[in-house]
Amino acid sequence: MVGTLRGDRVPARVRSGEKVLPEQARVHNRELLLRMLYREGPLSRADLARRTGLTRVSVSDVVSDLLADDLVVEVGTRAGTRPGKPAMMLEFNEHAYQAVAVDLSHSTLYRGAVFDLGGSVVARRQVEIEGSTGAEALAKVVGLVGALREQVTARLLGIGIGTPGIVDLGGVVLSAPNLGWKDLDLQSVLTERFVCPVVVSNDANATALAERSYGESAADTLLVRVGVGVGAGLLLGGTPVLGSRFAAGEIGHVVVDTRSERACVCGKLGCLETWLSTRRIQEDLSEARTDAEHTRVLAAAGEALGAVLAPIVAAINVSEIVLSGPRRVLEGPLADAAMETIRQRALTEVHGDIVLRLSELGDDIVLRGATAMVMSQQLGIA
Amino acid sequence: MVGTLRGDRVPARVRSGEKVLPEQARVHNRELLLRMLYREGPLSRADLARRTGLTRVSVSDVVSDLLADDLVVEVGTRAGTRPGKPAMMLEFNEHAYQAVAVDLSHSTLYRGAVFDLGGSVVARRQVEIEGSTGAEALAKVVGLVGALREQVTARLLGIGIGTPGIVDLGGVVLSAPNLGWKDLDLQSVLTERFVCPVVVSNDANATALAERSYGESAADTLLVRVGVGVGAGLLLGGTPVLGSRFAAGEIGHVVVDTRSERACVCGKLGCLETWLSTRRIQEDLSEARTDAEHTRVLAAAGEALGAVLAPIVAAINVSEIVLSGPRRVLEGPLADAAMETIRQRALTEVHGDIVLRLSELGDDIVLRGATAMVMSQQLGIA
DNA sequence: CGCAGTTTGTTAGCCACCTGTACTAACCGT
DNA sequence: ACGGTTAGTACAGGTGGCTAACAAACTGCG
Repeated sequence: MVGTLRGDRVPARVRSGEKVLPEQARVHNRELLLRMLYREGPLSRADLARRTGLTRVSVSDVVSDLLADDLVVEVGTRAGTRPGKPAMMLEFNEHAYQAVAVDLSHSTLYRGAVFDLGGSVVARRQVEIEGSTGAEALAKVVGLVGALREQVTARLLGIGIGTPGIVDLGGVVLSAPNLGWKDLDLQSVLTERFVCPVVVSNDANATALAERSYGESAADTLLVRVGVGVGAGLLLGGTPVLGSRFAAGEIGHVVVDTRSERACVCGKLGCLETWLSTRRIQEDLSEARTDAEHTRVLAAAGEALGAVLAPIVAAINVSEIVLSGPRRVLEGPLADAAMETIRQRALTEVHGDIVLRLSELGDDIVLRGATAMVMSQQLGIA
Repeated sequence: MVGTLRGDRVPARVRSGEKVLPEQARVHNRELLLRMLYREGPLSRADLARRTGLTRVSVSDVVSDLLADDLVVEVGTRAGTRPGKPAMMLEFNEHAYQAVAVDLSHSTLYRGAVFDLGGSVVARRQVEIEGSTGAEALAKVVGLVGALREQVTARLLGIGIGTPGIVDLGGVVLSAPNLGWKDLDLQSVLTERFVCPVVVSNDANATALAERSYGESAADTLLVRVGVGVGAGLLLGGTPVLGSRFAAGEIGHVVVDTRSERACVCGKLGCLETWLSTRRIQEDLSEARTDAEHTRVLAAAGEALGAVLAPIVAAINVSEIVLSGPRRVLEGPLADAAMETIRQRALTEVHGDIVLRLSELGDDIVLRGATAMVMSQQLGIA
């Protein structure tokens, strides 16, 4: 059972450089109302009209569509007592649709889950990678999605995949060395196999979107994901920045210190990843004898990160930096050193208060991001 | 005579988070057609219909509006011979409107000009700064705009100001140390005085827009402006990035080398500007005795620039970097060293071919950018 | 020359979408 | 009971784009 959302009658969103029809105004307004209900809790039609500037008539019309699609439910009249006809409150319906989310960013297993639209987990599945790459890896991913597909207990909104590597707008994985993929049209493969909307995106971008949707993150946010490698996801005005070659956020192999002798897998010396990948940090920590040495290792990693982030923060003037990854490693000396380095290297008076914090979303962050991607694409809820 | 563009009947463009009316579809389509005519030369109504996907009927309707506004003119039937009724060619009318542009980024004078919409200079005026700041500087700017206003020989599309410092979306100069301005609502001052649309923007952003409009620059471009200080203008998808505190592009005071002892006016050591401002470069060059030393000074400046740009290039994956400033200084060793440093410090295989080039637009680049800003805001031509 | 084929641009009728006005429904306080 | 207030819904009207159909003006061919 695939969710149809009033059939395929809903027109696509506007892409820049293309014509706009009045129909697309409707799509926009529909998304506007739905987003408002999603984020700002129960509201009446009249509330929506006041907030959007649309007339109550128009709101009623759009809402009747949303009710027909089960995306919104009436939850009784407003509590409390005040003059006038009691308002019928509307609520975003978290249960009518579900999304399948998959996270390919781990080193030993592919994780997946079915989420409802409120972000609750309906089911989980995972599969061991066991060193498989290329077609074998693809088969495992398809198998995982299939297994999750069977656990869906409502209409299926879509499938979201967060993968390491470089992914274009059409869901083609241009390059993912860890998975052994190159120019793999993952979106088409899954769309054809499961006949439903599929969104494929870089894991860091998915993570950034998760922070925006489920966390407290600002519209302009830089998210740094520390794991096997280091990747960043950048949101400007709430929208992911992909870059001209879809490689935005690939900061792991920026050289921090040309005088460094730390060798990187990419062949250069002194890349950010030589300080900041979990593996290298573990190695460095295992050599640390004292607490002071321990702290120094983490601070050095933080300094390296700060050195890379400072010019970025200055150039795009983001107000918030979020770190995602193993909390034990990132928390404390590493985050502190990163922030301190950014302060020392960028002009904070000009760029305003910069907040650097750790993500609170835990291990499911990429899965949540993948869900957010599906919701963003299908419902305009970002 | 202020151009009215069908009176004030034209609705504002869509801001995110707001309702959309069918009227705005019209605005969008109107801008789409105008942009196409502006950039891709003479086209017939049927050509426009084919390219946009709109029907010939709709195109005719919109075009009749554009003709009424004098923004488009019919320039006779298509040359050459082919079957069917000869097409009436339409051309963007460069002469019906003019824009006033002002450049406040120089150290000794304020420059201004009147441009027609084809980018030709109708008149020039300038005023010596003579050390004036604050209210005095503002008076000079108002005087300059007034003098230019009198030179306008067609309908006035608007006034564009490119200024150093930090400018918010509403044209308030939040901070411009060189001019002695703080929280100055320059847009309101000029709108009230001259009763026409006014756009105020950072000079580097204006420059980036000029490169995009008049130069050959890509939709994702990082423009670096070297002058009294160093500032950058960033375009993503053709749209300027302002940042959460409107301070995007303020990279002059990013610390390049913490071990440096080069003192900066900002109080820190080793800022990019200590290598790359024109003043510091001149000082360093005057101490250089041999050609080799000369080259080394320029290369050091280029390396400093490259070190700052590398993380930025990696993070947002821009394909093009444009340098604007004194050609004698930037060309050759400096640009070469910058590019080489970026290559060494960022993973070019992943980020694709990065082009670094010098701007070809000369001294008028900020003025042209200011004109482009006005055209972008009033006509949707970016 | 005449006629078919092609392309352009316009006219006429239709549907989608939002608006303004006016209405009913349902509550409050006096 | 009655005015005042708020919520939601009919109904007519305007705008914007679409399809269908047509007139105008050209080429090419018999």
